Amino acid sequence: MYFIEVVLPLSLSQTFTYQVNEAEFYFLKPGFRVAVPFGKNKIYTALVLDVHQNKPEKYDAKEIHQILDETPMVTQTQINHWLWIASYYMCAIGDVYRSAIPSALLLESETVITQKSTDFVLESSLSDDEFLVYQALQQQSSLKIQDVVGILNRKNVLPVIKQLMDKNILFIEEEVQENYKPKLVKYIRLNPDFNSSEGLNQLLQLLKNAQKQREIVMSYFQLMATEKGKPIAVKQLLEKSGTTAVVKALIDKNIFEEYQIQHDRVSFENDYKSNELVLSDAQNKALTSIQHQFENHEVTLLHGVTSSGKTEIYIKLIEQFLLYDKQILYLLPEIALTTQLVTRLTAHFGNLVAVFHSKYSNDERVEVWLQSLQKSEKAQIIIGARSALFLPFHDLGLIIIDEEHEQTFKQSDSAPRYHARDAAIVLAHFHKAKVLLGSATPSIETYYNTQNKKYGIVELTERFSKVQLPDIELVNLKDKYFRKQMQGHFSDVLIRSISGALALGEQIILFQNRRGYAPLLECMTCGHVPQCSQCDVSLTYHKHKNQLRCHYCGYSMAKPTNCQACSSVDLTTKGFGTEQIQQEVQALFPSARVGRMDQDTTRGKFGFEKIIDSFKNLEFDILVGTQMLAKGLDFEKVSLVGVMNADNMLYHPDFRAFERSFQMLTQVSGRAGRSGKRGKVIIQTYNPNHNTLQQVTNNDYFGMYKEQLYDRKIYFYPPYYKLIRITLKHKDFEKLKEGAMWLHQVMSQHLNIPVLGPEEPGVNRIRNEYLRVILIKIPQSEHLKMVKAKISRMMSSFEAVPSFRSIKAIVNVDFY
DNA sequence: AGCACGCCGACT
DNA sequence: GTCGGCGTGCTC
Repeated sequence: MYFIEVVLPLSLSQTFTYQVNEAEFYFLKPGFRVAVPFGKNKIYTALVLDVHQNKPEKYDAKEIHQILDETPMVTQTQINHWLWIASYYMCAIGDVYRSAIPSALLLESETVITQKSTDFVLESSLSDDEFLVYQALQQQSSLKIQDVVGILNRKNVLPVIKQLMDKNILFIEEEVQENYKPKLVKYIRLNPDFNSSEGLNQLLQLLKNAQKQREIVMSYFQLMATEKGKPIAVKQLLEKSGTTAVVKALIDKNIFEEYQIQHDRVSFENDYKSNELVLSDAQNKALTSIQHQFENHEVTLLHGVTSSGKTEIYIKLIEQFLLYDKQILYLLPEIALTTQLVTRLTAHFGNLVAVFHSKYSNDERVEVWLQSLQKSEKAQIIIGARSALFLPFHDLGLIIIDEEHEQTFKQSDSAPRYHARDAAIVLAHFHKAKVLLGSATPSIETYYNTQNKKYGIVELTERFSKVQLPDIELVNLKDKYFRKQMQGHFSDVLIRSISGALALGEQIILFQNRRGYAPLLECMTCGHVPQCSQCDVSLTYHKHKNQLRCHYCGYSMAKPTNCQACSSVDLTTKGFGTEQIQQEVQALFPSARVGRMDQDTTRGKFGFEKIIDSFKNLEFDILVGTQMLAKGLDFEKVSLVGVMNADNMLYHPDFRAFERSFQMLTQVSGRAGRSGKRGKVIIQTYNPNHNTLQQVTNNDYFGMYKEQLYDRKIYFYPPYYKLIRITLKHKDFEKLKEGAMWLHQVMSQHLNIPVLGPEEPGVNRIRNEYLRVILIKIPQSEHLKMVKAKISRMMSSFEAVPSFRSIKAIVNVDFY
């Protein structure tokens, strides 16, 4: 008896056992994909984790459907890493598998309905619905379930199909199809018969009366000459002359032969000139220190001020790892940043660079996967967002994590809720690879690890080409309003600086961390504020679309003309967002070209790039935007950055609010002043004496770090405590409350550590579901694995209580 | 995740 | 009386 242990691409924690025959047993290894029947009539793509001979006791194992690979599609290291993620982040291994592997490699079956070759069907014995399906089958040989849904115009069609099967009229089968299709490009070559000079004469004779065909043949010869014997694509030929029809005629006449070559969907045909990159003294020193740190640290932090030229250092480091034939992974926090980086890296490394992220099409992702698996040199350097972490690496030597502090590295919305930085460090450990973290504003946790010598650290305090750090000025809004020196949301200082910059033809960035026109609409008569009907939030006013919108569930409605509560027409807005700033600045500077960058304007595949590019190409003078602006973008001509209001981030209810504010303000400020001239930053605030703002102004990272670390210690936060957040959701408020109380009580009794809550979060209802939050704080002295095991057990007993079973529970480890 | 089973409301 | 809603449980 031979068995395999597999994981399914479903949110299930268990593995499943299937039976295989002897030949399959000796052929299969961990990492193979197999199609297996699961449940009533579905076929899934499972992944082999183990091959064994232990017969399951409680059930009969099903047999597999078929083996899908000739060699493993997933490496053992990947499997180990995925298992670590599942256990550390407390999610199902199925969740990890499903999100790690490109979906095009996950075949799923589809039910196909076919008519049985019965000689005679008594049509009068059929119901109306049955007859419709029967009739449709006379027209086409097979139907999909979805087709039947269309024919009968109702959702549940299975009973009808079942009836027809019972009446012996049709049968169903499961069809599995390969999703990934290699890209084939049509090429053309001359029939070898005509290759001799004699043949050539013959050819010209043949085409004496075919003007168009002769033209194409001539173009073909021209191409042959310019391409120096490289294959000629049909497309290439058509660009020069002719139409598909004429080419086809030549193929039919056996003058041309058509053939196909498999192409890579993604290739960077940059003519790269491997020009020697010259580092500044400071950069060179940093590079040497990094290498030195790597001698006795697996992880090293490169703490370099904004625009200190970290990328050049990364490139030099990559060069050195390439010498040893090592693979390099370069993680970025934001997909939109890849375009910029790819251009820079391909300029140096040419075709050794591959890109991988979730905006890539399914087929493109499969190609990068296969290239990495097959150790193709095209995947020697991989740039990607956090999901690139799951690729099949071999000889991984270095992982670079740029903008290490960015919270986008943490996946929060769906399982696996992993932090790419932390998971990358574990991956590097599996590969015995080195990790370089880069940031101008490292996260407190990372910096703490450098201070306790767990990580190495290299400081780079000098900006590239010795440009000074920007001059940061705090403007007291309270004072400015009191003195009536405000126009809208702009202080006189900011207005003067904008005029000055505009006069010099320089660019300006205005930062406001809130999109829309105003966060709420209020009735001046009764104080009513329109709320989302599904969520516990007020609706944001978007002026250009004249809409009220919910930023949590996406619900939108036309802006009412009078109050829904008292019918008064006296409505006013409270607070302000990017849209309003854009409008105000446009009114203040009518001749300036103003652009806006936020979630509303960057939708679509290249929305972000488009805005960035047009700003870079000086198509705008002023760019108004949200925190997207803070993410490592280089603009040459920006000399002024204005922060409209620093207070709303500062007072965010989150233990990281001050750290985040410092990071965001420092990063945004860093956009100012690049080419030779010192930049200027103006931060408008009601709290100019706030410690964090002072630290930003004085570029005092260490001061911020020390202050925050102290707070973290006395209030039990990371890095001293590990946090696990459990969010409970249910549409019944009372049931949720009861369940949350129960779980909290059990947890605080059985875990001898702080368990906070159950608390109503700031927004306590989203999409008609109420929310409660329990927070577990695990001190360093506790054994993390044991605590997690206990939590898992308690979660199971929670789900075992019948009345709580419908409460959804989301466990988020290191949710920050 | 799907899919079946099973128990209650609005229709032929 | 049935159709069909979704709560619940299971899948090797």
